[in-house]
Amino acid sequence: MTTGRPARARQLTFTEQARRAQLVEVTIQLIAAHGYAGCSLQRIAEAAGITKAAVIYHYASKRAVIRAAYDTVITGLTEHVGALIAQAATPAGQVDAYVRGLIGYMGAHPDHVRVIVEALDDDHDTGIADRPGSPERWRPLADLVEAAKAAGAYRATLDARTTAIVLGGAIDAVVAESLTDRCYDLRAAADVVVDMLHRTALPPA
Amino acid sequence: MTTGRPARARQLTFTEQARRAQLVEVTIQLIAAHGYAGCSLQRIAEAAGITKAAVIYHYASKRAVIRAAYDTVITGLTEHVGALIAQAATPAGQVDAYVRGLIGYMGAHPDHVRVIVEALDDDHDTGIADRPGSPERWRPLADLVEAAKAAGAYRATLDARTTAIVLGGAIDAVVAESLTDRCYDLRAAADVVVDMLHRTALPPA
DNA sequence: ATGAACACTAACCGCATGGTTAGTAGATGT
DNA sequence: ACATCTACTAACCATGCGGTTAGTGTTCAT
Repeated sequence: MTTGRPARARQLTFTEQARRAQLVEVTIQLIAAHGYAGCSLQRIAEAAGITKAAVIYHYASKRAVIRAAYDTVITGLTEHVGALIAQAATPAGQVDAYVRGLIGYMGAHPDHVRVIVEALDDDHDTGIADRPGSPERWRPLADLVEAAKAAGAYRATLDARTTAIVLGGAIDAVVAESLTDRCYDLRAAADVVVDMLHRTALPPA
Repeated sequence: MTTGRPARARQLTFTEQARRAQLVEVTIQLIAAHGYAGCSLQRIAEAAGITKAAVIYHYASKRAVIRAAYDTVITGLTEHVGALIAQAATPAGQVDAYVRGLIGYMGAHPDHVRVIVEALDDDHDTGIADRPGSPERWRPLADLVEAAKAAGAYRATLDARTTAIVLGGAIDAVVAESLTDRCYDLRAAADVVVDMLHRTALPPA
């Protein structure tokens, strides 16, 4: 609960930037390997080749380090998915892009997966708190689904919220599977999920 | 590492049975409320109104307590789902029963949900290990899907494994949602999931 | 040459953890 | 009556935790 170095603004040294980036990196690796629970200050420090005190010199607390790692991951994810959605021409295409974007990103950055999924319920002592996680993480997708419905691309009887929740769960599940079985074909799985979406959402023809 | 009381067989005292049942009960509550991480020996003890040493008198280790709690939950779940599946007439009906059974049980026993889902990745230090969890939890459902395919109830192009994984993820997601929003209509969600299954799995007509 | 800022280390603090040990009150069997 | 077993408690132990403190070597502007 003390300094933590540049409490406000103050542009960072080159060294500081490098260290922070390194700490974020090793923290992501650590969480990927041992989960949030197994990610102690000690371990972060020795993974970076410095002491605990040095870590706390750069970040005010362990929570701050983890927070930084989490933010890095989330930023990467949202940018990737956002870009894909922006490219989509139709509302229904945006939903597809969301699904493929999420699965694609997770497949490409397996280390980031655990950081995200474990943040959804572990929190409490890691203190992420502001996360878009738990309560309404289905919101963005549900909005996309709603838009596609409004555009007449989906049948009117479709429940946007539950569809979004189910889709989200399906995405998590295939990604998790690819984590335990590196041979699992994520691209094919994404096709299956999108196909399922089309079969259930599109109007009878 | 030491005794832990009746290491082998030895029928249990009435008192012992009652205590063990109580310990399992409070442990489930504790995990539901604070997760595996927040479930210390101390907390278990004081929730049961005894000392740490008394807990260890009944169970060899904290791991053993958690293990017992986990086993209790899993047993309840499998029995419930198993009974429903046994009642189903057709292979496709068994798949529906599995889906509705899981969602129904989780909805009826919200305290048990966290015990199960958090066991899937938290493990490591709780030492559940033998759990049917991570690697192939989709197996049973995939077998059911495969059987329905073989019976001609599902289209031949359906990928049983990915279908099972996606279905499992969808189930987890709607159950998780009902945990954060107690007003969420789980029965309706189960209908949506089953409907989605039918639309994607059944042959064109 | 001097003083300040930077980037760190070694040692320490208090606390919570899982688990052990010695002892004990009460029931039960002989 | 005495011994045994049951079901516990109070006190303790080592370990690992997040975090603090005092000090140190290096760099750099003046």
